[in-house]
Amino acid sequence: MNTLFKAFNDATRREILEMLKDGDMTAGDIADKFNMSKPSISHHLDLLKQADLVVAVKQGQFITYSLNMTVMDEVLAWFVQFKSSVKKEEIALPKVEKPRIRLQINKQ
Amino acid sequence: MNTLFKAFNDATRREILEMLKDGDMTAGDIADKFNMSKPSISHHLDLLKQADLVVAVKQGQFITYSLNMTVMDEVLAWFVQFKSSVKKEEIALPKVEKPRIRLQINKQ
DNA sequence: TTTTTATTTAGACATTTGTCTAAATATTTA
DNA sequence: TAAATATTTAGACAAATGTCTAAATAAAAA
Repeated sequence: MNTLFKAFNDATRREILEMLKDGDMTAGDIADKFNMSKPSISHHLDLLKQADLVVAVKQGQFITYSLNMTVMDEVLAWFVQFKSSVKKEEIALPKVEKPRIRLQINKQ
Repeated sequence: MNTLFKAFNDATRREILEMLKDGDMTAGDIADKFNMSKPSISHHLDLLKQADLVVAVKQGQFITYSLNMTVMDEVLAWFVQFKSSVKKEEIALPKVEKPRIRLQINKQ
């Protein structure tokens, strides 16, 4: 989980993931979309790869990156599990004194 | 989203969230569960508060922290939305040549 | 009122992170 | 084989982060 949350903790990396939703891209194509050096993007891709969020496939001199939805599902499961295991607090109702006089309305 | 993912990107903070699932706790009680100074825990609580993941209520000299599930739901929605907007790739079927000779089996 | 208790704020410091340029590697083209 | 192209690796550096101790704040107890 640590590596996963680390991967998500950067706007550039989240943008890369969003881009890959529309289809696979080469490292160069990804880098072209950012105002950032290629080595920097390469580093971000490496972190996404370490987190198993993307898969890299070398095709000749190009490297194509694609989403790995399996791991995305794991993160989702983490949050669902978290939610479901939250214990609902007993609502502490304000203590109200018993009325000494009971109003009683009788049907006619 | 940035502040949220930042909040999740630390094991101590995630542990604090897990602890609060079982019920509200004071800052001191939380700190006692960790092998870490109170100011450090206080800082983590501050980041969780900034991300709106927890709510702090002062009661006398104590401060009680509790989960804010609303924001947790937002993160969950982010992932659900992400998943649902992934375009399924057309599976590139390998190109197979048309057979020059068609095998034909006739029913008797 | 003084002391104790609960918590945060301030500031220092080491580690991690994100970015860059230069160089290395690997593949394709001339 | 030499040059061009795609990408990564190495190493430097500034900024962000997590941790600590000491001091400040605020409420409760003596």
